Amino acid sequence: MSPTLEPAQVASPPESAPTRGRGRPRSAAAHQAILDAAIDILAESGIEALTVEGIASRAGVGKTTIYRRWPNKELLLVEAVSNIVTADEPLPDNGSIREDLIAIAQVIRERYTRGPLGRILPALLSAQLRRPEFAQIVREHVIEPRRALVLGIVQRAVDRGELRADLDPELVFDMVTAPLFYRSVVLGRTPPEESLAAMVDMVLDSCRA
Amino acid sequence: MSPTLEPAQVASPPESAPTRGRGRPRSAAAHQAILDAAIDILAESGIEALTVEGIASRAGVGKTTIYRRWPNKELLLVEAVSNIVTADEPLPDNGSIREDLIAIAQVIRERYTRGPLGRILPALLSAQLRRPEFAQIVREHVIEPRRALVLGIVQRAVDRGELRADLDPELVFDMVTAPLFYRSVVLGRTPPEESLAAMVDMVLDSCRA
DNA sequence: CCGAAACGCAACGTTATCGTTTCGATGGGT
DNA sequence: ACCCATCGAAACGATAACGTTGCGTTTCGG
Repeated sequence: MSPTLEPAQVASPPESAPTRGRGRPRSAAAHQAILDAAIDILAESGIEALTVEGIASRAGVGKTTIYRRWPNKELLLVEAVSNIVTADEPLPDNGSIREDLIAIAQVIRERYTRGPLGRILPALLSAQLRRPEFAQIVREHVIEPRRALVLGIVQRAVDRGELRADLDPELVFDMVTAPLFYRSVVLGRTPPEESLAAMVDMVLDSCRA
Repeated sequence: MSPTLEPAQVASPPESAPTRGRGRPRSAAAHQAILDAAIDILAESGIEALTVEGIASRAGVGKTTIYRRWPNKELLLVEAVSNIVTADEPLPDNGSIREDLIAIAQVIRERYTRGPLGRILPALLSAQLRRPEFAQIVREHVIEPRRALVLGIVQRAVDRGELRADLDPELVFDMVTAPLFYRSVVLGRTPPEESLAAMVDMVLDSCRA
């Protein structure tokens, strides 16, 4: 069922023949408006309220335009989420592990409390038990980038002799990021500036060379 | 609409007149089976799959029996969740802050990974942004009991002179419980025994007198 | 033992969402 | 200038869940 006539490729970006279109090209603005509307509804009203008709209405788009691009709601959501969480941060380098970790903590705090990420994360976590594609998105776009950042600056601090060489980088990563997640997403509070330094200091106290 | 005729009290337990019934009493077994079925479905298939008909079917109960007790799905879920997360733990007392914190960490780890709590928590977090009643359940039944435990043993350790008197108990609480939540629920892994001690030790390193 | 209330079951009408289809209009390619 | 695919809008049938009602049965209390 659902013959998907001929085109309806899986994803959106032109796959093999980007210049082969002869008629009216698909509107990139509509594409982005659809993804944005999906994220907005998910963040504001939860996954129960996320309907195709609601997305179309909010994006100022016909349902046809959505179904021409994605075969179902789930794949649309996968692309919408992937689209929002891809924001690569540069590796901070202040010459001190303490300053670097605080900088990263500020970035993470910002991402959880400013944009929609903090509000949609619980829904993604709840879905990832049953949907491997969502688990991969969370891993690939949320966890891994931060892990790379923290592990990078920890390694640099070890090389400088600032930190013990035998400490567990994974443990440092979890101890720095978990309380941020907990306070921002679980408790729904924005951790104040000073608390970031306090958390970092507590972790560092047992890591110094 | 939905006049709620006369009874249909808000909650389930007999409120004012427990002995006023004249006909057949409501089945306590059915009541519990309904709550259990709701939790099971929520943990296994997510909040999207949580339907009244599904709950009735799984509980071996007619829909009528459900609607006679709760006016709608949300209030049923509120009671089901409150029902599952009420398990008071005794305050551990091993004479050492380290042993006590590890004991608490083991209890928390158990609750997240053994029962359904870890699987339904993301759904509750997602809902608590829009439903104050769920926010209160999470606060009252999940966060507060653990906070009381940790704050209690920290205070005792301070009194013993084992820990610095000027440390922030809230920070200790967050630093101990957040990584457990993160690894169990977010990453979906069961933290191994040794990692609990490592996490506790990292926190304690900056707290000792 | 009699009656009242709760029980499981099945069917009901209502509403909402899905995914599809049709329609006339639009606008970028060639 | 002419295509022609895409556009937004609207309606479609199908499916599913909601919440209600009636029915015959079961189970207690008085």
